[in-house]
Amino acid sequence: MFTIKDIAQQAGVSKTTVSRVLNNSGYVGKDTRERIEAIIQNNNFSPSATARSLSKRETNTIGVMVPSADNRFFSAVLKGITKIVDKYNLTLIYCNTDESVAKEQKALLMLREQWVRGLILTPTVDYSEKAAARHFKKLVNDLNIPVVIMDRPIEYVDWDGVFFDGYKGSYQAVEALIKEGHRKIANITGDLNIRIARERFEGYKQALIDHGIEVEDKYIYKGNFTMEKAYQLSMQCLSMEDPPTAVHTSNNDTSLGFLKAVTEKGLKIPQDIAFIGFDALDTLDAIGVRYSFVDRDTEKMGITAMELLLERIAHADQPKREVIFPPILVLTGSEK
Amino acid sequence: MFTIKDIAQQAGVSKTTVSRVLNNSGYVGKDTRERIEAIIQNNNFSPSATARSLSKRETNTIGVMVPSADNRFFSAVLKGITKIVDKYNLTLIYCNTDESVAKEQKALLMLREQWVRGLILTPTVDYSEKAAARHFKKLVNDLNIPVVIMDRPIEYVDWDGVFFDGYKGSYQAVEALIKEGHRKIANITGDLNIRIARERFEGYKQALIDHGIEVEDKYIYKGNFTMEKAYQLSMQCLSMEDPPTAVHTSNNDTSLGFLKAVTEKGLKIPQDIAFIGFDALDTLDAIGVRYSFVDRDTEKMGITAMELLLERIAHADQPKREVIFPPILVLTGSEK
DNA sequence: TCTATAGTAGAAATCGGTTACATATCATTT
DNA sequence: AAATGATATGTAACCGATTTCTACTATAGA
Repeated sequence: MFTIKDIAQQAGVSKTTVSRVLNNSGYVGKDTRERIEAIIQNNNFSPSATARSLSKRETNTIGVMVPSADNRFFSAVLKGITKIVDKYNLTLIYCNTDESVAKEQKALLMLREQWVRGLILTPTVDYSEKAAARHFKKLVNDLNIPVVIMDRPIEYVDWDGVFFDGYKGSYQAVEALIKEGHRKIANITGDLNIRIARERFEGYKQALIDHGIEVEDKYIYKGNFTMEKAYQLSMQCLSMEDPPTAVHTSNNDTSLGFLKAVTEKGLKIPQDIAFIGFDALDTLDAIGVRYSFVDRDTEKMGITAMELLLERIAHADQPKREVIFPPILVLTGSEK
Repeated sequence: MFTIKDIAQQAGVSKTTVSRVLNNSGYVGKDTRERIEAIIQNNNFSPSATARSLSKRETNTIGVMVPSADNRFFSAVLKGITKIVDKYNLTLIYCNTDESVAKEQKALLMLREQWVRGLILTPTVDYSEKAAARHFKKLVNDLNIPVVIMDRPIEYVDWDGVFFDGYKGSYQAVEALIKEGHRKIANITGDLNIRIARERFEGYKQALIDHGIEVEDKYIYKGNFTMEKAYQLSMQCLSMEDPPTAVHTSNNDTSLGFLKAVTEKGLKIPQDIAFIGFDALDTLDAIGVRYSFVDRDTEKMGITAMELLLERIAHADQPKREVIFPPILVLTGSEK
């Protein structure tokens, strides 16, 4: 391995001087600098980040933990994150927890050993169970580094966070349906043990209540954010007596499940049933399928998370901050 | 920072012994081990990967460079990669080059400083330009570590690679159209300066030739893999005199562009025009849109790349290997 | 002429681990 | 009783950088 020691020898100077050239710090004579730079060039020298980190007791590495590598939401968030990482010449360590608590714990230990300077993470579940929550919080706090939570809030922690206002999203979606004259509006929910699912569900209910419409159990289909479950529930929903005239779903997968059921039933949107989904499904737009939905600026969420993180790294003592992204209701006609 | 030195002091032993406990190596007395383990527990000790790497002159880190963070293909590949990374307790450094040569170069330098043990990369372009190609190869070779190329081949290098047989994919797609009786078959290509685009285009032509059908320029639409361009070309294609009765596209975005044009023209697939695309478009399936296409096992491609990389790390001297994934023709009726 | 200071450079400690080598004890074998 | 090998532990060098001192020279200002 070619090190600054070798450079120093070849140039007839000390390691200190080479270090000064490398970091553009302190005084170095013009000719000395040039001599050293030439040697660096010729030998294709690249300083060791490992050695530097040890010496400085600090890395330039940021960790990111997502619960699902191939989910479009997190891909977009990741893209935003890489933009800022790139801008500040940081290194990004990527972990996919695959919605598994065990993998999440393993990843946290790894990130700790790696001395990451900060971490953006989306918890695998929302830890409604107390013991699990305590353990998770301890693990994260043990990292002793700035943390930004993404998308899935955790209660009673003082980490910064970037979230989405799902309550308002669903509220607005349902309100839009009501404005179109619908009163029998069904909701395919996510797992109501999870806070973001509850919030969206609350938005649905409150919109009905605020417009004087009774919240009826028969129009509430409690799912789990998966397409399969949403499909099953949607099939039931579309077959019931006194069916709804409009449906609202809770994320991209539930939207897909619903669309699948609609297709299978041979129904048309919005002629047979009105629909406002949740999350973008980009292919649909291209092929001219009307699909109204609650959108969010995912890439921006990633950018914001990184910005919060960097600011927190710079100012450890500033008060906790949460950025809550507003919903963007995209109406394309499926809500009529 | 709590280090093995502190542990050694508290336990009244040397750092060496602590290191032995940490690594489960050499002999350590039972009571000594327990004493040390207790101290580790109590103080929540976590060894520094940085220090270890420096001392061993080797990290457990793998680099991955993708040209587009939010492309579904690379998301799926990434998922496969994380599976193996996870299995072997490695650390993954993620770089998004965003199809930019400059970012790619920057990323390579960074990965070098980080001492990554191996690298999976998809080049930003295929470097048909000689000088750029030479520079890129030099940069990668300077890393002096195992490299696996993903999806976009580069000529005259001895890095391992994982590719997709796009020639056969397009060949089979066009052949399927011919079998349905089509003889006027158009092709929306990618950028023919890029090898994978050329290969697919060759597959299209050869299938026609092998079935005694003339390759006609008027049915060849040279695009650039983007949806926008494919859309424009498709609009032209659908408006021409003596239009084709079937179309084949070259990747996910060209497929989308074509579908958009079809929708805009108010045409129906396959009644008005037959179609076999390239790459999966998952939403379509859910909503019951018939979309036949050339598929590939993307996640498996990521897994294979990691496996090749690990084997290469273990056996630096083994001969160069390329794994070429076969196409999977998915026919759902749009080709009729 | 003397002193302050800017410019240039090196010696040596340090970061937190690993590792080659040395040493000591003890049980077993011959 | 001596030799051997397994077990247990320590010493000190080392990895490749950074950083704190220290020291020397040249020049400017008093």
